[in-house]
Amino acid sequence: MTGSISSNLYPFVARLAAHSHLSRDDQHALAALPNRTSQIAEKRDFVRLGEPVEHACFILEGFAARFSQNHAGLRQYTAFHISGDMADLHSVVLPNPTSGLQALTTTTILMVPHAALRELTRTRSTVAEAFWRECMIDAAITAQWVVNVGRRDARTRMAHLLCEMARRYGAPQTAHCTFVMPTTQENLADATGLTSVHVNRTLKVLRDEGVAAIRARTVEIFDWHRLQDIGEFDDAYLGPAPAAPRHMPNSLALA
Amino acid sequence: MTGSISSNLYPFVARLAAHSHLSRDDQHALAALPNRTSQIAEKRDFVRLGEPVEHACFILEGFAARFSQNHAGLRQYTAFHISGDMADLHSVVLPNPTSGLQALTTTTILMVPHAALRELTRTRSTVAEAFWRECMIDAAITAQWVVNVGRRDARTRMAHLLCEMARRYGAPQTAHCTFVMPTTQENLADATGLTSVHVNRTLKVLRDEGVAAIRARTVEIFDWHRLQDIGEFDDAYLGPAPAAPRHMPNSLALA
DNA sequence: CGCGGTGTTGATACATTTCAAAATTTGTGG
DNA sequence: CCACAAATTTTGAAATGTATCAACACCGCG
Repeated sequence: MTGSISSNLYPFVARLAAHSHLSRDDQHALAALPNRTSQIAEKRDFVRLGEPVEHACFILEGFAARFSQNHAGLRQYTAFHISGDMADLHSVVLPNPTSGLQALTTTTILMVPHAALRELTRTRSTVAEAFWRECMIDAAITAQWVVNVGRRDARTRMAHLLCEMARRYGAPQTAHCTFVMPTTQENLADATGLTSVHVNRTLKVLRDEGVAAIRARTVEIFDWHRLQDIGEFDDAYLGPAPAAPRHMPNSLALA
Repeated sequence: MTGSISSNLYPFVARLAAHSHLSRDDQHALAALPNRTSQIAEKRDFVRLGEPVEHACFILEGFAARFSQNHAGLRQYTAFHISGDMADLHSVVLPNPTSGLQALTTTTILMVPHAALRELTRTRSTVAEAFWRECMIDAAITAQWVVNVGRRDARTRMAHLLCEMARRYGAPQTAHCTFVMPTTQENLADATGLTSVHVNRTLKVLRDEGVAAIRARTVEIFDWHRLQDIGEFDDAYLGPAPAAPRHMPNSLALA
């Protein structure tokens, strides 16, 4: 691909460009951001409460969860983050974490210095706006999680979560689809505010109904329409679906 | 007050300045933002799903709630908003609402055109950053609501909510304190994911324990320390407490 | 004075939790 | 490639927190 740029930042530039208009110039400035990658072992927290950070963590590969916990030590996840998510972008404006970030599988993160990000936002208002917008989409998802946990029963909750993750993973929204999601039932419990035992029973119901099943870290949706129905799922809050999620868009290629 | 400026925007400039460093120049630019006020009647929705907006709504006076609803029509609030909150600031970057905004009492809002706000963020990166930061504090609160609804029992949930609102209202964090919060028990139910009947019983428990009571739209906290304890409340996520919440800070006075 | 919205209380039903044990899968070192 | 240990999933029975349904009390307000 003659003239195209290559950078660790690429998936994140693509993500931003999917939601905000960015000039080629903006995109190159983003792709040129200093960064280093880091491997996080399964189950390790890589952002901790009370430990201010000076770089933002993006998820290059793997699966992470944002979490808080109650006094009894029970965790409640407030977000799942997958490849391409700028999980920690908001730390640019709030460097003091109010929730932690944990790798649920071995995860490769990209660490980008706040200083460089802030320099970009200072000089490029369009980039600043794109960052802000990206964070607000995350916030919209969090708000949906409140609804999910607050006003839906276990079956509906699970269905909604599966729908959300299917959409975010870019799984084809066809009647039948499949995607890899490396969560344990305990992780799903911490995301839905249920116990892992009840997650198990709930999954069994969905499986027995022939709607969806999880086997070997793979979600298989047998009947997308019905799952969507059960989960009361409307994907509007997720923003526009990525057109070609895993490939380099033309806008980044230098003609 | 010779030389000081006066503007409907004032409380919001103060709020922003409490969390972000803004030059006097920035503050004046903010205060000069075009705006018009509007009275919203009790129970009216003033931001509705599927109706794109081109101005942001700030709460000048009154009480509002952000909400979504499940398929059965049950509402779940995802935020309460009080005087001084820029309830809708994020609409600048996401003009298509994914949740609604409802006035719970007669509420006076300030409507500020997106165009003007965007013009400010284009020319003043410090203001853009302040807006972004403000939105992220709201998002941190939403994340806490997920934890509240997901991993705490009714009594703990109510206690946490009362603590949060006390702090946000700027009620003195002394053993005994009082603040006006015009919510019905049904509103509290929609915020905590409980039924109004159970909210009633839960409040009775807190009352009988001598911890807190609500009478005539006034929250009375008898034992702040114990309420904080019960609610597992740590106010870090709310950002720095406003120093002198309801008065004009020196930084806005023109020497 | 009566009426609608709100708060209160009781009885019962039910979804989810808790506790416990067994089955299964996954990972690891020999 | 097997054997074993650890983690995860599965299932059952009993306990419990919250919802549901229903009636009544209260209060502000026209």
